[in-house]
Amino acid sequence: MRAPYDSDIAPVAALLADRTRASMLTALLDGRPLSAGELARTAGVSAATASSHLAKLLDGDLVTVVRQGRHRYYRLKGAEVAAVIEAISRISPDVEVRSLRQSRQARALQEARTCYDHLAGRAGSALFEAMLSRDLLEAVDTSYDDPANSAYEVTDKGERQLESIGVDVGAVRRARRRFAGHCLDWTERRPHLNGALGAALTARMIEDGWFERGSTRRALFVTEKGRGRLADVFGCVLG
Amino acid sequence: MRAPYDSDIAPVAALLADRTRASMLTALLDGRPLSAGELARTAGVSAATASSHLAKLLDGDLVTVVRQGRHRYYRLKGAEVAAVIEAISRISPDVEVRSLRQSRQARALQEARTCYDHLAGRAGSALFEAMLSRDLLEAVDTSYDDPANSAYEVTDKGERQLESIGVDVGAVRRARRRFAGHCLDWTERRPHLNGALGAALTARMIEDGWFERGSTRRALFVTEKGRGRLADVFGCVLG
DNA sequence: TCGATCCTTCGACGGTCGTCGAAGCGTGCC
DNA sequence: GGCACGCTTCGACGACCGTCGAAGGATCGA
Repeated sequence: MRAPYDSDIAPVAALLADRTRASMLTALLDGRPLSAGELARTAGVSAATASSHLAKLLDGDLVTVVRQGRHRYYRLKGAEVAAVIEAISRISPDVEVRSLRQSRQARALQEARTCYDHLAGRAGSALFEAMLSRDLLEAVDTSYDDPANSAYEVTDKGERQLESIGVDVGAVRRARRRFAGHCLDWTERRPHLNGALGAALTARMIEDGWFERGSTRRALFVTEKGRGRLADVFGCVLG
Repeated sequence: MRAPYDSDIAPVAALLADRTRASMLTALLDGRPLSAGELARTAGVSAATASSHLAKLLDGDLVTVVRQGRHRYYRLKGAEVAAVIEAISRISPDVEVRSLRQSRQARALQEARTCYDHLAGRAGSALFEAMLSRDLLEAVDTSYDDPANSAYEVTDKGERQLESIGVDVGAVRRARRRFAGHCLDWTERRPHLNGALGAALTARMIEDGWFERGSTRRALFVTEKGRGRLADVFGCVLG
């Protein structure tokens, strides 16, 4: 075991000590890989500046990168990095809120949001766990550490349940896309469902009024109907 | 509840981003209040420099200070601050070790060390907990949040046990000094026994060969005998 | 009252770092 | 092949920050 005596925390802290880098890192907290350009826009700096910062974060082992065509997608390096950000958040003053709306939206983003085209946030994690524990879904590939390779199948019971709310599982299966896997959300520290199934289920729930879209891109609000249906159909009770 | 989205971690991180300040903070991790001068020597800077850093740490709410005569004693502000330091330590590279000896000593300091004149470190916490759970010691004042006001009494059973290993509890009681309280160690996140009783017990254990003093001031090593006696007498088993 | 000790404030120096525009490199699209 | 796009590198500017010595304030002991 290693004690704090053994390590020099200053270099890592220095990486977090800049507003631009800090906002990039917090943007990565929900596990979604973001491109250098997206991170630059999020932080409000030029591409050149962003690139310099990302090089430092890479060098300091706080993020990883994968190249995909012209894009470079960055992610937090691991749960320990997320833990640091969260620990510091706990003793940091609230950010300047320009409007009450902004803080309400931040809170809403925690509750439910989209991750690309599927449900994330607390609701996403809760639903995913409920589906697993009720045997509506089962893991096929158990390489849990690499979300990119995760794979799930719908059980017979799950298929009946999904069809009952209007999800055409057969059609989802025929989609030219990964059927079902999971994303890991660093803030929730819990996974949520993605892939064609995650997208179809999410689309259906929004269509049926379980969730409503907020004013910012990824925000979702659980409706009263949604709260009830989630509990009834999936045994998923939101805090 | 507050999400990381809401706070700006950069200012706090900036406070940790300097080697001098970082070493001051880690020096405070074991809960012992240290004076500005001691912190300056620990960090290897002038008094002027240390003063400037401590002002910043105070302003950033990472430490608190109490004046005592000409001295100013600093402490970490709370467990959340300690948690941040430890979280960053976990992803920080080991400090340059000039010798193997140095790293062995750091490890040893974790296991057992003195805090002023009484036992601290893992052994100190474990012994304290064992004494409480075996009803050798009981809390008198339960204001757990303020260690300075904590107070304990020895039970009859405890007194017999202590006398059996050669601690003169009567003499300890007559000492012009607080009888027994606890210190909070941020690294252990657990308290250990201090006061006249803590000092007398520690002195007796060292005298009787349960512990041996290391080469640096506060280092203690548990001997084989000590390991056995701690288990036999106090039911205290060290990991 | 005087000197010693502990600590802070002040001022100045030097180094580090964040920022951007311009230019260069690689990739994908038509 | 040529253009558009995403990203990185380079160079330069400016600001911030850690450092110390010297001087000043506060406290204690004699």
